[in-house]
Amino acid sequence: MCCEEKFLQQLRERGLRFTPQRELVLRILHEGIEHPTAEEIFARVSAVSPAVDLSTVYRTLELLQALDLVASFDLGDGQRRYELLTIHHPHHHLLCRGCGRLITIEAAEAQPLVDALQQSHGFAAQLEHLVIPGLCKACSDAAGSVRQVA
Amino acid sequence: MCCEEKFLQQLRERGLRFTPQRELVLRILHEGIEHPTAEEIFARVSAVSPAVDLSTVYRTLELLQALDLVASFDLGDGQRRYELLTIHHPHHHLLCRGCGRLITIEAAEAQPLVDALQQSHGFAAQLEHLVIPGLCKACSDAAGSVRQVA
DNA sequence: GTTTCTGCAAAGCCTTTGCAGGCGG
DNA sequence: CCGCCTGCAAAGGCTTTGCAGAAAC
Repeated sequence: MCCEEKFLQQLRERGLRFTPQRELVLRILHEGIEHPTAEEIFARVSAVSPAVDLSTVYRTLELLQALDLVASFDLGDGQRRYELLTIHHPHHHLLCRGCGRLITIEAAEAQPLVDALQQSHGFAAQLEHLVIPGLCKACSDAAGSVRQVA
Repeated sequence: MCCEEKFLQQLRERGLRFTPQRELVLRILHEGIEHPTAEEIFARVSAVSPAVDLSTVYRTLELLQALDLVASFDLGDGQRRYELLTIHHPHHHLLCRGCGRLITIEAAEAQPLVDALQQSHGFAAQLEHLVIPGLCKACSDAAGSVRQVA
C-alpha cells in the first residue's frame, strides 16, 4: 500500500503520530468509494471500529489534505467530498444538472485550458478535481426536443 | 433596469408576487458588489430597509437562481456567493491559493474546453462562474525561488 | 378574498473546538 | 515520560423551515 508508506513518512517528518484511527481512515479511502462525504467515510470506519468518532474522521481528513494525500471538493450540495489523490489517475467531473449524473473525464482534457492560463496570466492552475456543471447528452437532447415540440 | 423587467415578467408568468423586498434585493445585487455572500447582501438591504429579514434574502436569492437571474458559487470557504447574471459579461475566476487573490478572466478563455466537452462527450457545459484554484504569477514565482534557494 | 410572502424564531445541517484522559514514540 | 491524539460533548456558522399575520393581485 503505497499511500500508507507516504503517509507514514510524512507523519514522521513532522513528528506526528501514526494511529490506528488514521490508518483506518486511509484504508477506507483506499477502497475507492466514489466521492465519499465525511459522514460516509465515518459510516465505513464505524463498521470496522465503532469507537472511532466523527470528529476524528474530520481531523484526519484535514490532516490528509494538508499532506496533499487527499483532495476535497463540493458537488454543489453543501457537503464536502473527499478523495485520495494517489489511487485514481487525475480526473475531473461533468455534473449533469438535469439527471444528476456524474461523468468522469481525463484530466488531460482540461490541459489546454491549464496551458492557456499559464500563458496568458502566468497562473498555475491546480485542477485536481474540477466539477463542471452542465447538461449531459441525454438531458440536452431531451431539452432540445421539448423546445422543438413547444 | 432591464433585469427588473425580466424579473417582473418571470414572476407574473408563474403567478408570483413582486414585493418591495424582492425588488430591493435585486437592486442591491445590481449595484455589482463583488461576489457578495447572503450576509453581505443582507447588510446592504438592512441599511435601506432595516425590517427585512435575512431569511427573506435567502428566499429571494433562491428564487432568483431558479429564474436563472442569479448564479451562486463557492470560493472555497464554506460560504455561498451570489451574482447577477445580467450585469457583467460572462467571466470566470482564478483563485490564488497563495495570496487569496481573485483574478477575473473572460469566459471566452474557457470556450475551447466547453467546445471540447461538447465534441467528446456531447456534454453542454454551463460555465457561468467557474472558480479555478491555483497559484498566481507572483506566488508561483515566490514558490519557485524558495525551491531554488533550498 | 385568496394565495403568496414576510418576519420572527427556532431548528437543521455539517463541521469545528475545548477538554481530560489515553496512547504513540 | 512527553506531547500528540482521541472520544465526548458542546458550540459554531450558515442556511432552512414552521407559523401566524400582512400584503399583493
